[in-house]
Amino acid sequence: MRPETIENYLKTIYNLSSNNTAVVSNQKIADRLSLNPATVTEGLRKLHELKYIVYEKSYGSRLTAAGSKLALDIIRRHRIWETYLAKELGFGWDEVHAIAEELEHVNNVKLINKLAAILGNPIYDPHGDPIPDERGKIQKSNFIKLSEAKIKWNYKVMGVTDHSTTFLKYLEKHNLIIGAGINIKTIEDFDNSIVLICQKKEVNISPKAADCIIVQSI
Amino acid sequence: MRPETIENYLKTIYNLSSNNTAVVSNQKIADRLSLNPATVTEGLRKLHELKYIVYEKSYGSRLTAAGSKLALDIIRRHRIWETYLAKELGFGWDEVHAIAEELEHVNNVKLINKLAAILGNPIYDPHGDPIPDERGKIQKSNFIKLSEAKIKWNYKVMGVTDHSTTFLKYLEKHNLIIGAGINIKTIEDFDNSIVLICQKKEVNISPKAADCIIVQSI
DNA sequence: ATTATCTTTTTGGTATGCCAAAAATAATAA
DNA sequence: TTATTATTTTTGGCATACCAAAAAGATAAT
Repeated sequence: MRPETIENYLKTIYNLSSNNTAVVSNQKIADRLSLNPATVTEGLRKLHELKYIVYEKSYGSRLTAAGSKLALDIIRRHRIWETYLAKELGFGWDEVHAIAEELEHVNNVKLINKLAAILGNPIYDPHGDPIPDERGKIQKSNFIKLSEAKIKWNYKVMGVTDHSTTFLKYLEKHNLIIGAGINIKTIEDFDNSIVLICQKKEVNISPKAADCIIVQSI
Repeated sequence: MRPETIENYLKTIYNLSSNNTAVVSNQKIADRLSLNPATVTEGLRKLHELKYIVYEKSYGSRLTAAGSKLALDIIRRHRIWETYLAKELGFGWDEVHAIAEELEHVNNVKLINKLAAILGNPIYDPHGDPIPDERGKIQKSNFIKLSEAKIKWNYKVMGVTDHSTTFLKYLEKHNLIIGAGINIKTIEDFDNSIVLICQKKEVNISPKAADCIIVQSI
């Protein structure tokens, strides 16, 4: 298998298994990678042979230690590049993902560590996602989804779980940028939509959007 | 054809045809890309169909206008990255080529132009090779090979035509870095080796090495 | 001019990564 | 439980990028 193919599978499996605990279904992988299910079955069989995943037929896949290590490495590269593009090269929050998607496959430890050093070895990327260190360690955090936030409490926007351009543009429009402080005003009984105060403006967030926004209690 | 494959062929043809004037033989392409001659024949046929080259059987290839444009674009990306790696990220002159070889395939105009802008839109890279601008224009120069230099004259080291690590390390050892001023002391009648003064030290350069060093009269 | 050599092309074959459609296997609902 | 639906797997096929060995074509040497 080509390194790029391996990397795309492992990264996807890691991201879909949330913290590498759950087993991932073939269909979700196929959807995420825009591949035919038949292709995914084949790919997973090969990754199993390469001992990057444990793949049980008609059940699902999970990463082995080796697969996890590789997945965390590619995620590190991706998030370092995103951060570098945004902070050092002036790219917008909504632009960096697509470019990082290509740059992440350039595998040069010295390069990534150099970029990380310039950035001050950050632990979170511009989307609020944690950046694994060189050994694959991830900073554990007490982040929750905005949809789980409590009324009257104060939070800080820490990240998103949907990286689509439309969503990121939507957030920017409402000033919900990373680091922004927010206060939960009300939660509608009717549809669970959230009314919050952000930079002195009242913003109404749908439950669907709130489910994609990561916040931290402050 | 995969974009990367196309790019590697066109870049190689451009580099081997020196200023895009000469016709390039299949064997030279095969050697440069470490490919079987059979593979090259096949590749060139496809590039001809795609109208990137004019390929005449058992004769050779040359780039079309479209091929030239693409070749210059990939060369621009390569040289901008080399310069950025060396000047902004602190990589050594001998390290940048290999990394740029991978980064060059990330095709994002905004990214390359941003890097170029940070570098002050340079016209030459750390190897002394000219960097095409966004439209593919290359700065023409009055550079000559060190092997063609005249006795007693003063020159400035502008680049190299051999990018191997061994050669670059050899140059660094003799302080023959880009921009260094040199004075030709003598040229040995016996073997044409050149004795020059560089940073107050006398250095002896073999004809083979002198043939790979580009200088400009000052 | 004829051999010898080198280069290019053709031929037949491999591995990878993909898909569509059919078959097998779960999962869910009635 | 049985039928329906959804998921997964198998099968057969295609395109790309490669190679080794044989055949054809060009170049050089005697």
